[in-house]
Amino acid sequence: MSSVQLTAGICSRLADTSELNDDLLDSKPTVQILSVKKVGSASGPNTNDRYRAIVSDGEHFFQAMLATQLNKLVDSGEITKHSIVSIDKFTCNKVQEKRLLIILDMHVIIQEHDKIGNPVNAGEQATPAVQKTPALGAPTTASSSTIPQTTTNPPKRQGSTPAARGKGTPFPIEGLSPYQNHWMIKARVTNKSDIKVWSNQRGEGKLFSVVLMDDTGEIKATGFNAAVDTLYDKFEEGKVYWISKAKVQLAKKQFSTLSNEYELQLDRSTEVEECHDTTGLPTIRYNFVSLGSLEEHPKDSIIDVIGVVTDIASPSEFTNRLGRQSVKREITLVDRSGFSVRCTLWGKHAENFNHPGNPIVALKGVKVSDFGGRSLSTTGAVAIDVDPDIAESHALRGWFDAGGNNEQFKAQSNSFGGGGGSSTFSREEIRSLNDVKDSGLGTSDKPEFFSARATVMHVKNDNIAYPACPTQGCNKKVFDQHDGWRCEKCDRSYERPEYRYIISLAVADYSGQLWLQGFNDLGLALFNKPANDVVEAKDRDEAEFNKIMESAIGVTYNFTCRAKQDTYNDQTRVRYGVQKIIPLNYKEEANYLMGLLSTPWAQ
DNA sequence: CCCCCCCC
Repeated sequence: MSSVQLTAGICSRLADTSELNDDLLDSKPTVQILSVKKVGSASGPNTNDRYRAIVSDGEHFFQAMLATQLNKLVDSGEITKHSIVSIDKFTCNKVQEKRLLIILDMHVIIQEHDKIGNPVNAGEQATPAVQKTPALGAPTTASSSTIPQTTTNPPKRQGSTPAARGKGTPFPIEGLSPYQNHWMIKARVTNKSDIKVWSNQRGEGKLFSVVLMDDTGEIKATGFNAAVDTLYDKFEEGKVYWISKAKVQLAKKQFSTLSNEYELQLDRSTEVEECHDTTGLPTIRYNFVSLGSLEEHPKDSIIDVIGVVTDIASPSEFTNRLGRQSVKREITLVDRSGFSVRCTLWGKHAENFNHPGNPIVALKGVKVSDFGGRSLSTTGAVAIDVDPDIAESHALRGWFDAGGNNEQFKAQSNSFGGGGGSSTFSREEIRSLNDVKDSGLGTSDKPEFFSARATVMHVKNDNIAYPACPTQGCNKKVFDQHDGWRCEKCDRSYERPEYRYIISLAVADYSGQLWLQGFNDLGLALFNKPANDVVEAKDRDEAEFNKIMESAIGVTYNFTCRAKQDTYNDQTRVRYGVQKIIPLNYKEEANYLMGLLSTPWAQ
């Protein structure tokens, strides 16, 4: 059928209990997948699945776990039963003198193939199985009827401190489970929380947590009270440590977004020692998602993104509904998909994000929000890396500096918030204005969105701006009280207001005309100056004001609009709001038309 | 044992 050659004897070699050597680890064996199966877990729907596989060299088979970043190969159907694969990177987890293969990277050589040979279990061949039943009902990562579920053989003791024993092979994080008591991991801290103090009816205390990562996986470690005193200062974000003697327990999923069924509890006896030899430890392992594909990721899912920062807002303080003070800061990211997205940073990440220019930022573990279409929000366990030294980062830098910075980005997050899913401009879905009216768009309960290309015909000039609260983000109308302008929301007065646009404009395309409503962003796009300037001109010089108004007329834009029915004075009508106004980029438009000419129906 | 990640 084909000339593929499985790596002879590899399963026996893996099952052998002698030390792993570099030759073996670098060998990139070719094997056949005999089966691949999701390992169930006890916790709810937010569970992070993991796959167990049986691999074969044609003569023997062997148990393997796939690192979670390989899940997509299985989910997409790329890897299936009997696929022939190359294992590009792996490690082994020694369990009671038997090994469990942990596949860190692999690729498909032949997706569909007949079963090769009649392999027998390499593990059984190598040593007699020592079966030990796990506690009833206890979920385990690597548990199955065929993998012996055992306690780990303790690493050979060469000394009493982790550093002295550090020369041995570290235990892989992926293999940690409550059944393993004697292990020592070598891990990088990718996130360290602030110290949190709590007080509730059951008592009070303090805690902190770190996220630990090696090249097999990541795990959260939490320390309470006394452990905060002994360990908090010891951990530093980005550094690598030998860690042992922490308790492995079931992860409390409500406090964690990591893909690990377990977490560590740090206590008095936990040993932590910084490790300066960081060989083999990746900085952070990412699974980047394109900003253009955010719509495909449901609200509240956790993803990794990388992008160029095009805007960094000032940090702002706010009080949440529980009365707790917090700091947030919004940054805007763009990537080569041509999309932009807004990301909210919280707490110390918000305070510390001071990077001038257009840095590249890699975010591991951000939460997808549906605010304003799609936006992002950091979680407690996020890892933020500015200008990381990784391939994706350099590629983005090159693209951005070579002209990407001049692109017009499609916004995943519109400026007005509350939008539905389709608030991004789509050239393919431009509707004619008459069609929008005739089709009754927006006459249902919920708002409907559409894209349009239209020319400004008229801007109502009688009430173009209102005096607003100058506090960033307030925007509330303020009232002249002679000794100042009062904001009810902020409960204070200001010397002068900040005018903000409130716009009503008529636009037309080939089919007809439509009245659109919009606010400050729309006015800024139309007049290229803040509302204060326009109000000032109107008071000072009517002719200049008229000139400003006229300057907006006759210009064509791409729009994203929101059609929504409302009732005012007993009259129900559909109002059309401008979600986004995009100046035409003629090069882009021409390229699009050129593309159309090469489609089959244009031929 | 013990934490609740927020806003527009």
